[in-house]
Amino acid sequence: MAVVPAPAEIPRRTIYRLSIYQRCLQRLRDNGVDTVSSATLAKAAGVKPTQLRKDLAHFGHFGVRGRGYPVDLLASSIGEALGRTRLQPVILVGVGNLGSALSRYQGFEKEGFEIVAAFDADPHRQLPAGALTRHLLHTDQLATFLVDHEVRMAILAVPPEAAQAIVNTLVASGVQAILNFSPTVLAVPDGVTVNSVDLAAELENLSYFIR
Amino acid sequence: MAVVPAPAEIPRRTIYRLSIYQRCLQRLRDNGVDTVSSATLAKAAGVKPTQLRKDLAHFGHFGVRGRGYPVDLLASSIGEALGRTRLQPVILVGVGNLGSALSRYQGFEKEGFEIVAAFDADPHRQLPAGALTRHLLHTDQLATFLVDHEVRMAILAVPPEAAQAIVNTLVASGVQAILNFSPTVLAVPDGVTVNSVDLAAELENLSYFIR
DNA sequence: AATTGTGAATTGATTCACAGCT
DNA sequence: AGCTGTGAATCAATTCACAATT
Repeated sequence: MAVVPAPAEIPRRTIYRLSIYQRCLQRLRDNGVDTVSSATLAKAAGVKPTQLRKDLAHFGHFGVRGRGYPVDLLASSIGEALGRTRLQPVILVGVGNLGSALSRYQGFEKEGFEIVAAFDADPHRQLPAGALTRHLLHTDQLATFLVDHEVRMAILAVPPEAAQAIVNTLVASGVQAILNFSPTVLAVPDGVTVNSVDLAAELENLSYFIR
Repeated sequence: MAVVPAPAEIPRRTIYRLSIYQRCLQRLRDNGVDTVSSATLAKAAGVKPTQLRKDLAHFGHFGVRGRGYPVDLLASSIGEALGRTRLQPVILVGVGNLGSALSRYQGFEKEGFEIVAAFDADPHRQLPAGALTRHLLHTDQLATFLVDHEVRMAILAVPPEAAQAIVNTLVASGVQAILNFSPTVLAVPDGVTVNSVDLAAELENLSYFIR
């Protein structure tokens, strides 16, 4: 019986926080800081120092006791853990109100994603000025495009009624991760991950906290 | 020693799911359904039936054993638990790329929120066609407006550098809940709730799951 | 002296299993 | 017979406390 090599199962919450640490580290690096303690970084990221250390412990030891973490090394190690070593191509489906804004959102590019094409069911739709991609195609072309370009990620900003059908096409064409802005529950097979951002639910949820 | 009256402390995760149940119930109601079992509603909401029942149990019993939940009653009870009994005024700060899209987002209105005004630091900024509010003011006027109109909620879509300063003004003027789209950690006093939606982090987080 | 890395303790959320209604 | 409501059990995440290291 062989020893299991290490499942490297990092909890989803941790993964999410890693992106946030990453951004803080970038800022530190820009400011010429080269070592940071868990206390300082945790404060910047809005978490407790122990949590930061536990999170990092999931995939290695990068700290120097008595000293702290080398900013550069830590940033690149997190990048690696997240699989963000190279530019990642993404498509955008749905160029309505929200989709148009997303097509121009600089934050994606800054974190290493490239929107390689946008799709819409309406052939009269146009990309807004300042969109980060030039390519606007009809949703009919989704499957062909995805297979040709080996895209693994999609951003979905279509009306809720249309969402599941699009998702089925995406999944059938090899997409493995979907960032979903339609307020619907999507069914996907194992091996495909969906992150849903439900804007109205976020606001509704907040309204509970005003007394 | 008196008995504690009941803290009615509903966990944040539950609150979030309530909004989702709410939407499913609305759809059921539109389809003329008047009773629904926890199994059916849970499926629609993408959770396990026990979880749905536990969630509801936090604030009352609405079900009829052997039968299910009356759709109408349940919807209005959840609405009440969330504090969504009347139209809730909200302001939008930041009318850039993302802010413009949010100013036209129909989903907020549909769930009972009204964007009563938008603010921007740039006096040349214009509201996009189709914006759900007519009022665009300079951020200088934030404090006065908030106090005059007793607004408790704000949507924040400004550049990260500007975010904390705006938040300080919002809090000082009585805002108790903030939906934040700036990729920054915001400091707020107790009694103020922040929900952050970090679009780039959502995408980055997803990229871990493509193998 | 300072700060990491981590087993143990705690807290919190989810799921199970079944008693209790209708 | 069917389905809710819930205490008990399980599972997961967070925090504590401290030994280990530079």
